[in-house]
Order: sequence, then structure tokens, then C-alpha cells
Amino acid sequence: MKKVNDTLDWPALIAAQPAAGLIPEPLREMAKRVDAEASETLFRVGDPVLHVYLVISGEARLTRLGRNGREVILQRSRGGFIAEASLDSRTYHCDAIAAEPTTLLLFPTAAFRVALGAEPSFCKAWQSQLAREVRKLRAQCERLSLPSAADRINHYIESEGTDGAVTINQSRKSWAAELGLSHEALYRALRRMQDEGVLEVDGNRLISKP
Amino acid sequence: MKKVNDTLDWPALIAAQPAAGLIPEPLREMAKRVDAEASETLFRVGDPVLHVYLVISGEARLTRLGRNGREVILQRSRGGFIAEASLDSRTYHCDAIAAEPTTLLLFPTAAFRVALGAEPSFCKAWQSQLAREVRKLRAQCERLSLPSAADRINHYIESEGTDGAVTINQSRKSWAAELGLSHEALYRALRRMQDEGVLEVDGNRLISKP
DNA sequence: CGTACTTTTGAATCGCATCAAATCTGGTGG
DNA sequence: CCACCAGATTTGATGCGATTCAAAAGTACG
Repeated sequence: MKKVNDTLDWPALIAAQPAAGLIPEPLREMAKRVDAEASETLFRVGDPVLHVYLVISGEARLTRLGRNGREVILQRSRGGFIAEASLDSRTYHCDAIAAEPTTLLLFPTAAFRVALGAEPSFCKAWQSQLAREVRKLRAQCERLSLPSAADRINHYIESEGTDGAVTINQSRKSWAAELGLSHEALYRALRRMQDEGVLEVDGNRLISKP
Repeated sequence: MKKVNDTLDWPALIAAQPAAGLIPEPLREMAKRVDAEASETLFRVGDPVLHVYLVISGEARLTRLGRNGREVILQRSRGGFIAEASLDSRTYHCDAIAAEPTTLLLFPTAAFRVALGAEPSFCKAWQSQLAREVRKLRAQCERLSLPSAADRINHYIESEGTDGAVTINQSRKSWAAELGLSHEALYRALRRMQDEGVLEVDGNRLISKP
């Protein structure tokens, strides 16, 4: 986890990552930039919550290992904050890894909390952030409650895509994990849906056909 | 949905529902008490978000009906706020019903937002509330990712219970829905686990045995 | 060019969903 | 108090779909 000491170009950053625009000035100056390699660990279960993480580029994931060794993906972030809900915890309740070469900004939690108390607009934005996460997770629960692979795929297209189409920005294998399926089941479901003519697959683009 | 115009006994209320203690004084005076019957609708998808709901007694549920008519339970609240994440939405994205005779307090959303901006401590408490909800939902997602009924039951006991035991405060049937299982599958899994000696069932109390 | 990983297909098995039906339960009204 | 009803609980039988184990083909990367 390489720490980089550049002067950050905030205007450009905000253009790329709107979530960064929430950060008030005094907090910005405390940001540390970090470049993580693929599959590098950012923190682990039980680690003290020292920083708030903002993903600039690449992808960070929250995961937890089940008893059976199955990896469950709890959150996937390609831009924006990760582990927002840990801000008022003392320690993490899951692991975080970089899924690919990833650049992040780290803000000291203490200063972050101070800024939340001092800046009402920041506080408000942070609440929206949490509320968005809640809605996203509810959609995820709804999806995982569906019994069949095809239903989960359709639900994904409807809730994550637009106009009946979605672009998968991850490997099929990890998408399968996100859908709570074995990767084989996902491949076969995609194949079956194509054969039935209800789905068009073009690389990473999925188009549902009525 | 009967509106009651009592003078509210806040100290007693807060004793019963700690979440009510978050509410600052000016907002308290705007609370409307409502008594809902079992299976009565509180709001529906698309309704404008006019109030914030606090469950005093009974049980309120957020649900959504899937294509196949299956009811998915998105949130279950026996005390505390419900649909917190809707505060910064214009309309609801799910239905809410009272699962049993339920008493609620309603706060006008506009005033609620004002209070959040005016009272830093209230704002902070609300954030913790949202963060708690996020963690709860992540646990739920993790559970629903488990392939077998027995695993989900064990996960439930571990994450919702204490010392390897938990008390189910709902019917088996609706618990099955929460676990993403058919109720038959749940009954059979419970039976099997008892036969295998890994679980003790005493009415609504489940004790996992190593 | 070799290695590690993903993608894809195959076959066997297991467990869940589903349909059916019997029993049990709490609550309602005669 | 009892008959009755709606809903929850429980058990049975069946079929399908997901998991699992296995293995081949494709792909990215050093």
C-alpha cells in the first residue's frame, strides 16, 4: 500500500468523483493518497477504524469469509466512499481489499467526525450517502430473496441498469458471488436465457428482451 | 388508521423506545400518534414521503411484491424508526404495513429535516441510526448468500441472538420469508437440526448446540 | 511460452420449491 | 360454552434447479 504525497488536484478529482465534492476544505488538506495493488488488503475484521476511505479509481470491496470458506461480497465500490457505516464503530466488522489496482484517499476518522459536526451541509450530504447505501442494500436483499438465477439476473438488470440493459463491470465469477450463485449456475442461466430469447449478451452488456 | 390526540407521555415513551429519545423538543410537539390494525397499510410504493414513522409498539414492515407475487420483507421494525432511508426521497420505493395492531408516531418530514439541520446532536444520532441499518442489512445480505437453510438459521442465531441462542418474535412463516426460504423448508430444516442434535427448540427460543 | 485465472461445458447429487393435505391454533359469533 | 373459521404449523411426495466435482478451452500477463 504505497502512500503518495502529491498535491491533490481537487477540481479534477471532484469532476471524476462527485462524492469527493462533499468534503469540506479543512478536511481535504488532511487527505492521504494511497495506491493499492490488486488483491491487496486495506483493512481486516477487528482492525480499529482509523480512516474513512474514498475510492478514486479502481475497485475496493468489503468481504467476509463464511464458515465454509465462501467469500461473500458485502459492498463493491468503484468510486465513492467505502465502509461508510464503520464511521461510528470502533473496529471493522469485515475485510476490505482492492479488487484491482486502486487509488484511494484516506481521511482521519477523528477529523472526519469533527467536520460532520461543524458543517451542516456536509452532515446532510453524508446522510444522503448513508440513505443511498441503505436503499442499495435493500435492493440487494430483495434480489437475494429470489429463488431462481434467472430472476436474480432480471432483477439486477432492472434495478442496476437502465432501459432494460446493463453493463457488467466485473468478471462473471465475482458477479456470480454478488448474486449469491455459483459461477457455473450463472453461466448456465445466461446461456438458457439467451436460448430462450429473453436476453441478449454482447460482451459485458446485457439486454433483456420482452 | 385511527389518529389519537393524547398528550404524549414522553418520559415513559423514551423508556420503552430509546430511539424516541433522539427527537428534540420542538419536533416532539408535532408528533401525531396513530393506531393501526393488523395488516393495515401505512403507505404504498409511489406515495409522497409526508411523515417519518416511529414504531412505539407492535410491528411495522416494509415489503415489496415481486413479479411472481412473492412478498419480500425489506425491513421489520418492532420499535424504532422505519423507512429511515426515505427521508431524502420524494416518494416511497416500497410498501409499509402493520403486521399486528401497532402504535406509531408520525413526524412531518419537513420539520424533521429542519430539526436535523438545527440540532447537531440529533443529526449525529440519526447518522448512527442509518449506519446501524446499513450494518443490519449487510448481515442480512450475508445470510441470504448462504446456500442452505441450516446455514441461514445458524447465521441468524449468531448475528441476531446472544450466546448461541435467540428468541423468534414472529411466526415461523414470516421468519421463513425473512430468511428467503419457503416455510416448509424452514420447518424441515429445524426438524433435521433437532434430530441431528445441533439445535434445541423450545417454543420460540432456539438454542444452537455445538 | 508458461502459469494462473476465468470461462465454459458435463455429469451426478442434493436440497429447496411446489403442490397437497392433515392437524393445530386462536379468535369470533351463535 | 361450543361450533366454526382463518390462519399457522406440520408432514408427504415430486420435480426442478442449484451445488458440487471434474475437466477442457480460452485469456491475460510476466
